[in-house]
Amino acid sequence: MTRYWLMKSEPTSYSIDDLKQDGFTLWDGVRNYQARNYMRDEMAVGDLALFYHSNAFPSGVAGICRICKVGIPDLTALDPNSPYYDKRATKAKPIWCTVEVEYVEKFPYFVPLYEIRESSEFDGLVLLEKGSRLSIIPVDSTHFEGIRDLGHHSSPSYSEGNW
DNA sequence: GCCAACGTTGGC
DNA sequence: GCCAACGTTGGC
Repeated sequence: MTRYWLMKSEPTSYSIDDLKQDGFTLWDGVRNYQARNYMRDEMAVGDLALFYHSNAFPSGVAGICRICKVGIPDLTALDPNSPYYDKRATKAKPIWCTVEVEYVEKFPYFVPLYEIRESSEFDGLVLLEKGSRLSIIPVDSTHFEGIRDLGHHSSPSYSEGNW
């Protein structure tokens, strides 16, 4: 069964346009146990994820990617020169793991966070919970499809291709 | 840049 | 195991 996720990235470091250009990317650098556990224990190949731009102007969902490989050790934890270096990590026990995702689509219409907030359709979405900082978030299929619909249809302040 | 909310660390 | 201090996230 396909599951649905939301994955946050700061577009200044890696955006949906970067993923579109690369085709696929390793989602490494996650250093939160709950997010790691989702990736390690619950993500499966074929799962779909909303690609979320955080710390953006505005923040919101930019498109969709698909999980194409799971159970990958995050080797950036072993690299002293990496910002994601973790001195406790070893080759035998890298501690952190990651997944590979592939580009599916960039939405014709960017879906800003404030727009998601406005609709009662998205009540219960973990992203909207106060203080929710988790970078990997499970999303139910209804919410996933609702956001995808918004991304495919006109929204008040964003025109096609102009964001 | 501000600040609220959270997660992690480390002394005890 | 408690909890204060600290660092980070992320919206604004």
